[in-house]
Amino acid sequence: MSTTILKGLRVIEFLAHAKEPKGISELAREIEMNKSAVQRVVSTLSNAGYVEQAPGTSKYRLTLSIWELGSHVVDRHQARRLLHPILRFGAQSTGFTVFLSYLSFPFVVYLDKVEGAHGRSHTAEPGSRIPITLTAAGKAVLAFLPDEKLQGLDQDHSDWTGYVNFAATPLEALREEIETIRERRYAVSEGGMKQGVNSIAAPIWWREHQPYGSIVVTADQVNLSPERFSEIGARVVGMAEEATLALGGVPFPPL
Amino acid sequence: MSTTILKGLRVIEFLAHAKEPKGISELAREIEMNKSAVQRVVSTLSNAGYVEQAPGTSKYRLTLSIWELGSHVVDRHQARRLLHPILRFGAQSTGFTVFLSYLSFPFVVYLDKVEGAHGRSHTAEPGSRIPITLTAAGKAVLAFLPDEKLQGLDQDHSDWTGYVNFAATPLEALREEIETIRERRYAVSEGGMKQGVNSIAAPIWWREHQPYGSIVVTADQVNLSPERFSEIGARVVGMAEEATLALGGVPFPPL
DNA sequence: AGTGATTGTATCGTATTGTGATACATAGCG
DNA sequence: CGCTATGTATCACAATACGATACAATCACT
Repeated sequence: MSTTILKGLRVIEFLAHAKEPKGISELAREIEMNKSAVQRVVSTLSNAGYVEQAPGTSKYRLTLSIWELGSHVVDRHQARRLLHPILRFGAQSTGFTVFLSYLSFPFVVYLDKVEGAHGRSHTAEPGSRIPITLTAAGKAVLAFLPDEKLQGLDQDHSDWTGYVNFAATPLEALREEIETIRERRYAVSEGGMKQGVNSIAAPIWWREHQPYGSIVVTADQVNLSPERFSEIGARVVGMAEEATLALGGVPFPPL
Repeated sequence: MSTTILKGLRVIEFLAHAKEPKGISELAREIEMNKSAVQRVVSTLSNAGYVEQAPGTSKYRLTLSIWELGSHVVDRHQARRLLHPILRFGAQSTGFTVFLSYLSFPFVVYLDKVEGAHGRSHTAEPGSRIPITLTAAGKAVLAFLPDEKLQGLDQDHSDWTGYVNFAATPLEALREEIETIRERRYAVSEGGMKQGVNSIAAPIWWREHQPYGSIVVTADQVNLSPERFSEIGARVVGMAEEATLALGGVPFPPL
C-alpha cells in the first residue's frame, strides 16, 4: 500500500479544508509529517497543477483542478441525476429551497440543491458534510438506523459551533424524538442549521431497506414557521417517497 | 519529485473522465502503467475512500470524496464569490442562462452558472473545460491574447465532436473575426456549443491587462436569435465591465 | 538598524518502499 | 466445457522516498 499517495491525499485534504493558504512548515506541523516529506509532496502537486503559491507569498493553496475533476464525477452521478427533477419541482411548487443529502456514516453530505423563490437564506452548499445528529437532514436518516449504530455515536461536536447538538440532548429526549420522527416520517430542526433557519427532512431508501439519505426543505423561520410544519412535512414526505421510488428502493420500516 | 503521487493523480484523472467504471487491466492498458502499479495505486485509493468497486462488478470508479473536496475549494474561491451576484442579476434581467468562465490556457473552464427563466437548453456544466477556439466563451478571450500565443494553438480538435472548430477556419477568416470581436468587444457563437444553441461572450480582465475569462449568455436560437445579438451583446459587455471592475482589473486594449 | 527565530528550499547517505515479472485462481464467453 | 482475460498475491531487486542537516531569506521584535 502506497504510503506516499496517502501523504499526498493528506496534504490535499488539509488544504481543501484550510481557510487560508498554508506554508510548508505550517503544513508539516499540522498534519504531523516530516518537513522534507511535505516539501516533496507539495512540489509534486504543484508541478502537476493541483497546488499553487498564493501570489506575493510563498504559501500554498489548492488550484481549481481538484474541483474540475470532482464536478465531472458528480455530473455523471446517477442518483443525483435521477432526483434532480424532484428537487426542482419541489422548489418551484413550494417556493422553498430543497436539498438532497446522502448518508456517509456518521455524516450526511449535501449532494444537490435547488433554490426556491423565497429568497436565499444562505445555508449549506452541496459538498458539505455535517454530523447526522446536528440537522434535520441527518436526523431523518438517523431515526431509522439500527440501534447498534447509534451507540457509538460521537457525542462531542464542540467544533461545530452554531449547530444544535441533537446527540447531546438527554438520552430520554433523544429516543422520544426518534420515535416521533419514525411516526410522522419526517424530522424537523428549528435553527439547527443556522440561527433563524428552519428545516424539514424525510428519509430516502434504496435497495432493500437501505437508508440512502434525505430530502430537505429549508427556509427562514418567517416563511417556514412552526405552524406550517405539518403541512410542509407532508409534502417533504411525498417528495422523499417519489425519490425512493425513482431509486427503486424499499422503505423501512414498511408503512 | 514523487512519481508515485503522479501515478495516483493519473489514475484519479482518468477515472474522473471515464464514462464507465474501469478494471485494473483496462486501466493499466489505457494509461500505460504496469498492472502491478495500477493495482497498488487503486487499492490504496480504495482504502482511502476515493475509489470504490461498482456493485456486482470488480471494476473501479471514483466515489464522491473528490467532489466533496473540490466543492470546498470552489466555495471559497474569491472571484467566483465576487462575480456570482452579477450572473444572478444578468440571468434574472435577461431571462437567459449566464456563465462565468476563466482562462486556463488553451482552454476556458466554466466556473459558475445561473440559469435563466427561458428554460434550460441543457448545455455545459461548471467544471467543464473547452478549447478556446471552439465557443464564444473562449473566442472572447482569445481575441485579446498576444499573437505569439495564438501561433502554437492546436488546430486538431477532432475529438470534440459537435463543436464548430474556430481555429480550423482559414487564417484569413480567423483574423477577420478576431478584429470584429475586438471592435465590438463581444464574441458570438451560433450552434458552437451545441446544435441550436447560440451564445454571446465578453472578456473580463484582472490585474493590469491580464485576461481573466469571460461572461457568457446562452440560449436556444429561438430565444436568442441573431437579430438580438447586438442588443444582448451590449448587455453582456456591460456585465463583463462590471465584473472587471469587481476584480479590480484593467481592460486591454484600453477603450 | 540589528538580532533572533522561523521559514522555504537544497543536499545526501541510508533503507524503506514501490517495482514489475511471474504465478494462480476466478470470471466471462464462445 | 475449454479458452482467454481479468483481479489479486508473491517476491527479489533496485529505485525512490526518507528525514536529519544545512543554508539563505524573511519576518517580528526591540
